[in-house]
Amino acid sequence: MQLGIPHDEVQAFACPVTFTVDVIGGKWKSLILFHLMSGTRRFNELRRLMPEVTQRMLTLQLREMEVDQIIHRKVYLEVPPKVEYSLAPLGQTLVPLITTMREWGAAHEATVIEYRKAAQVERQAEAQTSLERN
Amino acid sequence: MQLGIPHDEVQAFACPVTFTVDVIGGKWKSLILFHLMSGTRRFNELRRLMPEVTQRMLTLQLREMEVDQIIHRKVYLEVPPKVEYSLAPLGQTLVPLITTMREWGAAHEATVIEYRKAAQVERQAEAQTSLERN
DNA sequence: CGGGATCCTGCCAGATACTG
DNA sequence: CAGTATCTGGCAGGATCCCG
Repeated sequence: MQLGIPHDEVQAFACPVTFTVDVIGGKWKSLILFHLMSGTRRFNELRRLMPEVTQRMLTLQLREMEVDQIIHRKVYLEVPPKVEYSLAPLGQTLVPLITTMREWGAAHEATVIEYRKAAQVERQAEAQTSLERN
Repeated sequence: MQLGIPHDEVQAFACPVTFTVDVIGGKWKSLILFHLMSGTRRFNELRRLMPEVTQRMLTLQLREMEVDQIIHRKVYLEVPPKVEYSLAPLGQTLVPLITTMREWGAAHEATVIEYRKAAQVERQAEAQTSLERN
């Protein structure tokens, strides 16, 4: 596999870390995976679990993960339509990763939020003094 | 902390997983962290390790991680200038996560690439038949 | 050497409306 | 119910030039 010059649309990746980011780094993917870890979910069920995600974005991210066979999409041919999403075998292998991410976030969220606020205050003070100089 | 309606620019997050993505989900952040895991790096050293990243993007992502105190930035007041980046204590806590990501990528990259190629071929075939119908 | 400042562009995400 | 289709604006990210 040649690096840097993919011969078609399917990319080559210079580093495994980059590749993993490409697979689960989508804005909502890991959150979707998290919700699928506790069981099969229907489309609107996922919408209710993630109200901030628009329908369109949810669909797109689900499609990408379906292509990567991270998740499985089962369509029931009935009226009204019914579609169930679940973790595919490859998706199961991501469970430890998602779990680690969740634990890290829970443990450090408050701290980082404080860091960000501090940096924000600093920037404002800086803007103030540069105003006073003029 | 109110959800959904942050009272200033510093966001609140509905879920720890989402938050973690926000911290390390930047396009290059986890790759930068990976390179800092093996030791302190200078700016141009990082550029050489990641030629695909533009200077601007490298700077921006480093700044964000500095604000979050994931990494530490040490400036030497000398000519020519010298800046060293290293993992801050909070960044150290991310090492297991990055390692897991790297291992997952290494183990499954080839498989997923194949899945993507297959899906691509499928889409092309589909486009072909829909052409033939007209 | 290690950036900052600017300008520019594409594509991504949101909103809305429609459908099998 | 579980999606597509279309338009649209914003901003992520590239290219380029400048600077201490």
